[in-house]
Amino acid sequence: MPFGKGRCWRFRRTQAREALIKLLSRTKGHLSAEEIFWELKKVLPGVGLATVYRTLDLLTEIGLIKRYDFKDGKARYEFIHNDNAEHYHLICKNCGKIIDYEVTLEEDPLKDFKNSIQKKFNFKIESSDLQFYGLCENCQKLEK
Amino acid sequence: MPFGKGRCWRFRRTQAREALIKLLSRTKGHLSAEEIFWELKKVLPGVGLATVYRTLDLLTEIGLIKRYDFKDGKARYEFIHNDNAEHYHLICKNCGKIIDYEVTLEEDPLKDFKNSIQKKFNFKIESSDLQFYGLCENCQKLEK
DNA sequence: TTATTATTGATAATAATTCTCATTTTCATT
DNA sequence: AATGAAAATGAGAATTATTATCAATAATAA
Ligand SMILES: [Mn+2]
Ligand SMILES: [Mn+2]
Ligand SMILES: [Zn+2]
Ligand SMILES: [Zn+2]
Repeated sequence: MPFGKGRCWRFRRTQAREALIKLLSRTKGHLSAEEIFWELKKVLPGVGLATVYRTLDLLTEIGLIKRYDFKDGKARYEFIHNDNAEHYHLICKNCGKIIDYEVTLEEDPLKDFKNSIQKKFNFKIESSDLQFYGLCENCQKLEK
Repeated sequence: MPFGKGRCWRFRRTQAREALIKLLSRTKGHLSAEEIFWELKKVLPGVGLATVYRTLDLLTEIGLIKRYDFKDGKARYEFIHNDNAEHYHLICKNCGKIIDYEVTLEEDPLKDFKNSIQKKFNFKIESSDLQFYGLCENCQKLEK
């Protein structure tokens, strides 16, 4: 599924790349490079951390995955399952829980805002990055 | 202005803190910790980098300044001049130019979106973080 | 199969940030 | 103004995520 059969990429189809794509495409959640490294080792024991970083860069560049910064000091990665959607995050400052919120491009709540910006500043938006920080349902209760 | 006269803080009024607040409150732009360090040295030659980091953390916590991540590997800081506004950024991927876009809370384009999230996920938003990446006016021309 | 060359793993290097600790400042109290 | 307790500081070491280096290996086209 990730890359089918036969030649279809401008890059070599290596074990590390295939295993990493498979891993991330099946992962729910937002893993760091090192977490991915240890998971990958289970199926490809000889893999090196540098290769993980390199592959993550590559997959990010070609748009198969996305890199996020949730302000915990390390980058986190997520497979892009739906190319036609925007993907936002709610991050609980208390317990670290991350809630995904995905919407189709058509019903993107930021659509109008983005359009107005493109006009107002003559700025061509290529990607946007939105996180909400706060308290999840559970942690709100514990606050009392 | 930063802190008036007399006791008004739960922290000590030190030279470093006063100088750093003054510096940031007069700075247009988004300086990194090290840039702030060198600027600060001009007026307080003995200051240490660790103190700059510590003070930036403190001022961020108490809400006098805000820390941003523009994906260039270092945190950047900005004085909060208007407490009643949202402050967004457009970042040019080509030349690095950063455009500020500030709106009052009332006319915040994300207001409805935020409200819907608070309801839908029962998530209490404390802060939000939105950046747009793309091409500024100039760099769009150069692309051709 | 072979030649070419991209990719890899190990490890050293980098760089932003944090930590440690002895010394200095601040500030409430004399 | 002098004192003392605690907070804050500066210097530099330590930490940690990420990059760079380079000889060895694996993927591809011929
Ligand atoms: Mn997600
Ligand atoms: Mn700004
Ligand atoms: Zn929570
Ligand atoms: Zn530009």
